[in-house]
Amino acid sequence: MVKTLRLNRDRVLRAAIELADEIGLEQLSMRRLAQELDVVPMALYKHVANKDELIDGMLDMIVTEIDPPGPGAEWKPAVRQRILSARRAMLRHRWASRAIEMRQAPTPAILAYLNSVIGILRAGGLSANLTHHVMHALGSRVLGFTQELYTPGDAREAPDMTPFPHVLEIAMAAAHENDSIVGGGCDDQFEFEFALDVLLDGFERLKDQNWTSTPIRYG
Amino acid sequence: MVKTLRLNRDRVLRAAIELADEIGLEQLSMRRLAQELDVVPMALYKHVANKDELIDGMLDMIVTEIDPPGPGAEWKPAVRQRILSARRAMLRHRWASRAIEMRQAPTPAILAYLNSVIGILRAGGLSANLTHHVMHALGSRVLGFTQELYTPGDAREAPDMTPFPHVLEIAMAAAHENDSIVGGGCDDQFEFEFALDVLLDGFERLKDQNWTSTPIRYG
DNA sequence: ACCTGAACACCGTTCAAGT
DNA sequence: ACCTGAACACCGTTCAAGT
Repeated sequence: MVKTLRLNRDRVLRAAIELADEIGLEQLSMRRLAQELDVVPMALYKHVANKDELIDGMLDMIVTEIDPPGPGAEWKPAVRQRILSARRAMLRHRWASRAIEMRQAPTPAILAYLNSVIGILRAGGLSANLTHHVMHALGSRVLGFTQELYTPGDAREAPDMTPFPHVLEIAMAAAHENDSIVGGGCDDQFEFEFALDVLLDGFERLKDQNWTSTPIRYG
Repeated sequence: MVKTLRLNRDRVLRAAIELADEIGLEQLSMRRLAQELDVVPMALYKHVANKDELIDGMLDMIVTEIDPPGPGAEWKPAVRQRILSARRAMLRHRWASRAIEMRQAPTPAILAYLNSVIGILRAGGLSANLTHHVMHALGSRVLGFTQELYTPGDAREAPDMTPFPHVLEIAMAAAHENDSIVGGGCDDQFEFEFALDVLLDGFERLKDQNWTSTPIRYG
């Protein structure tokens, strides 16, 4: 590999994303990235302050991939569509959700995305109060991912499940349901949309009954 | 500190939990833990296979702190109570949720806990099919935590929010609501229970209408 | 202005050796 | 059986120096 181009922030971030796509976030190190760019580790520090700031920059690029909101639709399909688009971006870069989990403050691009989702909800008639709780309830799901407790596809050496018959039965229910899917695992996309729709339907119901957490005080 | 006791797995795990409670999971290293136990780093490897297995052991201890299920109640309050008890355990050890996020497979104690929650749902009349989707929809929330996108209390140097007016409005809604809370932050416990109840109510509705994801085929 | 080289203060984990 | 010491192959980041 010939060092043709001068280093710059954009080239560093793109190379970092590509590398993370390949080897995963855990394996991504400043030294490995420098090696990939055919440069000494310290050269990177001219363009990113440190590793945390590198990851922030990578995330900002990924989040910018999320489709812009479509033309005027109802709030529920509009939010649904944006979240499913965010999910597609996260699936293109499997390390991104873990990176977001690691960060403590949202990056500017994430703030812009959240701002737009909140805007859709408010324009759809949800009160500021309800919207606030709705955003908390969505949590990371608003960015298209959730924390799964078990990764069912990866049953390399499944532990003995006989002490946990209920878990086994539930796993069986999934396997039976998805004969079509190789390996009989869960349909993650279905599970994601299932939970999302339970939440969105719940929010709609609360909106329709003018739910609020601030009690109205008389007198 | 005098080395009075022989090392054993239990003592290693307890010291590791105590240390993580103090300095956080990020700062916990095999070397630091060894130092705390007044022992050379390699001595630990006689009692835990490696760092991952150490963290698994720590998690198993925390999860065992979760209250056992109370006597025969309706499935909804019973599940709710277990999840809120799990949440209390997680709040006692703030590093635990991050540790669970890092693991790829559930520990035995987590499996046992999940098994018991699934058992409550099944005994309450939810089908295996619905219960499967319900468990996915709960995700990490079943263990009492969720991935928040912003940590609102920690506004040490808040970025300029004028480009994100909707985010600002929502944050204001929270601040206005919680005059009582110092700093005007969100009431995390309220947010957690809000989302949990939206989900549980949604699940109950699906149960009552005999919802299933497997289409019934005629003929 | 941008890149380099050496060094610092750490990691997790191996191996062979001690008691 | 349990603990030790030295070493290996890594980290992120500093600093002073090069061009």
